[in-house]
Order: sequence, then structure tokens, then C-alpha cells
Amino acid sequence: MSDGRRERRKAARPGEIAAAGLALFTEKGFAATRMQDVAARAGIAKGTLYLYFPTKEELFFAVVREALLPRIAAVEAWVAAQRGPAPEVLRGLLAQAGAMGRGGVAAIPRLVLSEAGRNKAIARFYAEEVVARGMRVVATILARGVARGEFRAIDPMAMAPVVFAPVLLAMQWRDTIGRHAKGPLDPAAMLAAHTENLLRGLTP
Amino acid sequence: MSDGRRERRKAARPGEIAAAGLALFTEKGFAATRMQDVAARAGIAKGTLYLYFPTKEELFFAVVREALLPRIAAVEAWVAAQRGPAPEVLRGLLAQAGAMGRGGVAAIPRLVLSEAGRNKAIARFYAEEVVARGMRVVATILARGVARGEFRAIDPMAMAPVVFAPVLLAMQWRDTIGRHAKGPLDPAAMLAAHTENLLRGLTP
Amino acid sequence: MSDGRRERRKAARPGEIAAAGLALFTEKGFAATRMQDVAARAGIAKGTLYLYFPTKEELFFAVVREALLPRIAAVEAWVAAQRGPAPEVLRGLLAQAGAMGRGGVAAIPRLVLSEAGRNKAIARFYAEEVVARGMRVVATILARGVARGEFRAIDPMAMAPVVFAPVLLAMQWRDTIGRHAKGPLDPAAMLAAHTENLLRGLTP
Amino acid sequence: MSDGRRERRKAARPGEIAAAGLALFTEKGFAATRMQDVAARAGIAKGTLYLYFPTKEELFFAVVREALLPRIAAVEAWVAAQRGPAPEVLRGLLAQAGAMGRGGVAAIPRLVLSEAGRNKAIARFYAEEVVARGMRVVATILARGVARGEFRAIDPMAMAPVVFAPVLLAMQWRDTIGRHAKGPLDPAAMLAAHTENLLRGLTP
DNA sequence: CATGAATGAGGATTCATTCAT
DNA sequence: GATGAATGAATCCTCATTCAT
Repeated sequence: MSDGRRERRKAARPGEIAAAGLALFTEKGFAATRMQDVAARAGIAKGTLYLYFPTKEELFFAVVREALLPRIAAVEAWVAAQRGPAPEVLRGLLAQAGAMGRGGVAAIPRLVLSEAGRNKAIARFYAEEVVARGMRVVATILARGVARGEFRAIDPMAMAPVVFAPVLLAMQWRDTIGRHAKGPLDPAAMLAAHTENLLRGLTP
Repeated sequence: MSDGRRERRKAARPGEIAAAGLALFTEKGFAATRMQDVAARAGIAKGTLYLYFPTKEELFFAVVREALLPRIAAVEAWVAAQRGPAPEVLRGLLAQAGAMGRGGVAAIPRLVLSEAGRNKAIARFYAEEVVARGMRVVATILARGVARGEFRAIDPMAMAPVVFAPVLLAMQWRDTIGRHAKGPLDPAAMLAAHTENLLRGLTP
Repeated sequence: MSDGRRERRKAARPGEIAAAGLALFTEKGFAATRMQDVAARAGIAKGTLYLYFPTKEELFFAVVREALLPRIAAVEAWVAAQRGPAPEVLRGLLAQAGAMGRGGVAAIPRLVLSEAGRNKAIARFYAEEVVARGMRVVATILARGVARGEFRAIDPMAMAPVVFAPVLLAMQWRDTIGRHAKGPLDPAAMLAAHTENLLRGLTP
Repeated sequence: MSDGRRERRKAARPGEIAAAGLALFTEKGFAATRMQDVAARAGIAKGTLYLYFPTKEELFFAVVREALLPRIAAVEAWVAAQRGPAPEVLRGLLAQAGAMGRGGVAAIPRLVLSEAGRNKAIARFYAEEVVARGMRVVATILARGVARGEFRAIDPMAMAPVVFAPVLLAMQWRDTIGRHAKGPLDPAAMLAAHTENLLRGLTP
């Protein structure tokens, strides 16, 4: 009990640091983010960072994990709870996804793609824990729709990434190029067109 | 006449340097690419690089320009030459895109997305010279299809990015995560599913 | 009585810590030894170390003291107990010295020489408590031999370091260079040659 | 010719840097010497150091090489030129050695012994290029003395290190402990006693 | 024009030491 | 007393950029 304050602090630290890391990696990218700044943002000293994460790479890993796993779990739960027609579930999922990612999570796919070419560990983790699970959620909806005769016969695991590719592109555009150029691409219009055309295409 | 060789040499330099830059940016990313190595790969001295490109950023800019503009022009020309049914043209375009990008160009969207958040110039250039033109090409096909009654009534500029989003995702996957994890996503199957569903969805 | 265990514990601590320090300084050198590791090896927490030794330098000091003083006292006692001919005593001493130092003490002269140039305190301590006493022991034997007519007339304090210089070199070689290079120097042969030649040279 | 000044400069640099390194390693030891300071002492910028020596360890290696090889070669030449009686040559060599090492070279054995336990490369190099050659020089004199009947029959390679062990000890004492404590050990008296006793012992 | 030697700001990481609990 | 979380000074090394030749 005497160490209560410190203990509580220590338990909370990794999460606080990961949050600071997410904010900075998102804003500046992996290479341009200084450990010093992550520490400052987390309200701790430079050296303290290394009590929790031995290298910058490990921190990045943790950031990805902390930011995505809870979201994925939430989506999985939401989908598992749905009982309505598959097309409606799919539509709901796409609507959610479009709104999501505001908090910085949207930057993660971009960061991961930048690093994954050289970092096998992050590539593996992302493939298995994020992409595979994400695809499975979507595939579940698709398979259910096929089973119920709401969708034509398709391979759910081949179609799954087609479902979210436009969502990813819209998010990346919004957070990068779209910030500087009003440009030709309207994320909202794009997602509406995608949802509409996807469901038409899936109609038996 | 005695300067002919040197003149030609000098004129070719920027292109050679940009090619070297493309190769290295592709392989290692922007931050991890050293100017020294670009020079070595281009067969010139480090200092010489700076006679052609004042900063690393300018070099990156040139790399993007040199790598993409010819490809886009080629695609524009190809599309302009097509006279067949719009669905067939679209199918042909997607097949080409899937095959394309082998040579390193595929890395460029990734590099640009990584930098664009902080670099307004690159964001603007990419939005206008690459994305806008690319979308216009696709929109042209879509509009023609609508006009000929081969596609249902859609907004071509909203649908255009939906057409190539899965192509982009497939290329990024193949070059990054896919290199380390055989994982859940099969780029070829994904593109096939996409093409099929897109055209079904567009059917009047 | 209830504090008996703790008392004993506390009294034993400095020795246990010094032993841990000796092992690590020996293995890694002064600079490369981390206080953290000394604490771990001594079975205590990092902070506890500082209750016994205020700085790393003080710890080093204690390590030298604890490791050498008992040995020197033992040698002094052994020599004082000898009654035989001086050449035999000297031979016995050299044999002992060659065998000694296995346990880590051999590293101390090396450590001290590395630090002594910058640390007057350690230099003084070592000169007075270790070298002077060591030389006195040897000089005692030499003087006795001279008095008994077993050695020619020599200055015992000038000859004393000549007696153990080859012993020191042999030990240093064995523990450093000799570990990586079978090399040209054979410590055992060297010590045998030294003993033989020393005694021949001392013959009246 | 136009790059003459620079070329000459570049050729001289490694030697200048090694000299600066020798001075600082000698004064502060390996770990306590900062690359920054070596650069400053050599009159160049920190980064320039790394154009010539990729790591601190490589610099140390070079320092050892540059400082010792010329001396050894000089001693080899001197010995090869001697034609007089072996005892006189040996006496001359010991006198030289006692005077030598003033310039900082004397610190090298100490530095090497400190590092060699953990650095196989430096151990190997020192064993082969320094110790083996040094022993061979001494052994040559000894063997010649035996052949000419000036020395008793001995194993030259076993006796060689006995010849210079007291020289090494005297130099180390003078440069480290002796600087702070007038202490019990008088290097000059020691070397005189050594020379005398060594030659007596070698008498047939 | 071309070169490549030189620069020095910048950043990741380590570790002796302190101090609240 | 004992602990170990926290600190931040210290140091190696990298690399974009400059400029004398």
C-alpha cells in the first residue's frame, strides 16, 4: 500500500507513452520522431522512456498494438452482435469505418507500410493481428450474406480487402494530401459511391 | 563538337540521378536513403549531385515527377486510343495496372503519403499532376460508358478512385507486408474479385 | 535477538558487495562494469549499493582493499614462519605466486594501473598498502639470505621488484592476451626460467 | 597538382590523428577518451575523424600500430647491427629500453592489457606483431651468447620475457603510481639490479 | 564543371546517482 | 533500512550540405 502511488503510476506509464508515441509518429512519421519528444509529450524524462521500451522500434511496435487491437476487438464484437440482413451490416460497417480513424489510428497503416518493407517483425504482426483479423470480420459478413442468399456466390476472403481498400484510401487522402490540396478526390463522395457499387455488385 | 559528348552527358544527368534516387527511395524509404548512395549509384560524386538538385527534398520531388509523368501520359494515350466498349477498356486498364509498378513506381504512392503530411509542395504536385490526371483518365472511361448506356448513371469523379483503390492496396501489400508474411491477402485474387464486382455494380 | 540475523546480514554486506565488484571489474574492467550488475550479483537492489559505497570509485577502492590485504597478510605470515635456507623460501614464494591469482586477484594490478594515473588516492593506497608490503616481504627473504651468506651482497629493496616482475607479467599475459592468442609467451616456462636465473644470479 | 595541398593533407591525417589518439589514450585511458577530444587535439572536426577511422576501436588499433611498429623495427635494426659480446649487447638493450617509452609508448602495454581481455583482434595483433617480434629480438641476442659460450645453455624463448618484464614494470610504475607516490619502488635502482643479476645468472 | 574532404548539428542510447515510498 | 523508478548528462556515430581545389 505504501507504494500505491508509484505502482499505479508505473502500470499506467506504458499506455501513456504509447499514446504520446502515436501522436508524434502520426504527425511526423517514424524517422522524424525524436525519442526526446515522445518523452516530453508523455511528461517523463528521456531516460525513463527506456525503462519501458528498449528501442525506438519496440516503442513503435507497442504503439501499433495499443492503438489497433482494441479497435479491432470492438469491431469484431459489433459485427458478432448484428442479426440483421448482411447488406445492412456491411453498410453499417463502412459507415463506421469512414467515421473512425479520426483519433490518429488512421495514420497507422501508413506508418506500417513505410516500415514493413524493412521490418519483418512489424510486417508479421500487422499481417496476422490486424489485417487477418480485419479481413475475417468482413469475410464473416460476406459469408453470412451468401448463406442467406443476400449476396451472390463469392470468395469472402478475396472480396474482403476490396471492401475496405477504398476506406483506407479515403482516410490516407484526408490525412495527408487532402490537408494541403482540396484536390480532385472527395473522400465522402468516394465512400458513398463505393458502398453503393459494392452492394450492387454483390446482389445475386 | 568536342563538347557534344559532355553536353549530352550533362543533359542526361538529371534523369540518371532521378533513376538512382527512385531505386534507393523505393528500397530504403526517404529518410534511410543517403545522398552519398544516390550519387554512387548514379556514377557521380557526392558534390555533383548538388549541382543538379539543391536538397534531398528537391531530388525526391524530381524522382516522383520523372517516374510517374511518363507512365501517366502513356496511360492517357492508351485510353484515348481505345474505341471498344467501356467495360472492356476498364478491364484492360485494371489488368495493366496490376502488372505495372513492378519496376519501383509502385513505391511512390507510399513514399508520397509518408511525406505529404509535412510537405505541401509535394502534396500539391501529386494531387494535381498525378491523382487528378489519373482520376480523369478513369473518369473518361466511366463517362463514356455511361454515355453509351454500358454503365448505369454515376458520378465519374466519385467512382474513379474506387476503381483504383484496390489496385493501390494490392501493390502496397505485395511490396511491403507481403514480402515477409504470406499472410491472408492474395493480391491477384483480390484484383480479380474487384474487377468482377466493379463491373457488375456498374451494369445499368 | 530478533535483529541478530539482520545485524549479521548488515555486517556481511560490504564484503559481499566487494566480492561481486571484484568478479565484475575483473571480467569487464572498471568502466564497463555497471553498478546495476554489481548490485544484482550481490543480491541487493541498486539503491542499496549506495548505502554502503557512495560512488563507483569508492567501491573500486574497497574491492582492491578486500581482495589484496588478506592475501598479503597470509604471505607475510607464511614467510615469517619459514626457517629454512633463503633460496628455498624464495623458490617457494615464487611457486605460490604463480599458482595464486587464479581467483580474480590477478586482475587487480591491471585495474589499478589503469586507474592510478588519474586517481591519486588509489595510487597512494596501492603503493603503501600493497606494493610496499609486498616488497618488504620479498626484501626480508633476500636480506636474510645475504645475512646467512646464501646470497651475494645486494640491495634487497632494489632487487625485490625484480623478483616479482616476471610473476606479474605471466599473470597478466595468461588473463588477457593469452586467452585469445596461444602466442609466443609460455607463462610456465617463463617462470621456471626466471626462478632458475634469479637464484643463480644471487649466488655469492 | 591542383589538389596538391589537400592530397598532402589527407595523407598526413591518419598519422596526426593517431598521434592525438596516443596522447589522449595515454593520459585518460581508452574508455575515458572522447572522440571529440581526439578530433580537437588533431585540429579537425568530430566528423572528420570518422573519414579516417570508422570506430573508436579502429582508432585505438591504429594508435597501437603507429606507435609501436617503428620502434620495434628500430630495435631490430640496432640489434642486427651489433657485433660485440652478447652480454654487452643485452646490457645496451636494457639501457635503451629504460630510457625509451618517454614519449607515450610506455602507456601502450597498459592500454592493451586493459582491452585485450575483451578484444580478440587487439590481443592477436599485439601478440604477433609486438610481443613475438620483441621476444625474437631478445632471443636472438641470448642465442648468440649461448653459441659463443658467453651464456650458459638456456631456452632463449623462455628467458626472453624474463629479460623485459622488469623493464615493463619499471615503466608502468613510473607513469602511474610513481606519479603520485614516491613510494618504495625506484625504477632506476630496480633496472640496475635486474641487469646485474640477469647477466650473473646467465654466466656459464 | 566536377570532386570529395571537411563540417557540425542532431539523435539514439547508456548508466551513475538520487529520492520518494 | 531497503527499494527501484526516475533522471539527465554524457558519448558515439551519421549524414546533409558546403566549398577549396
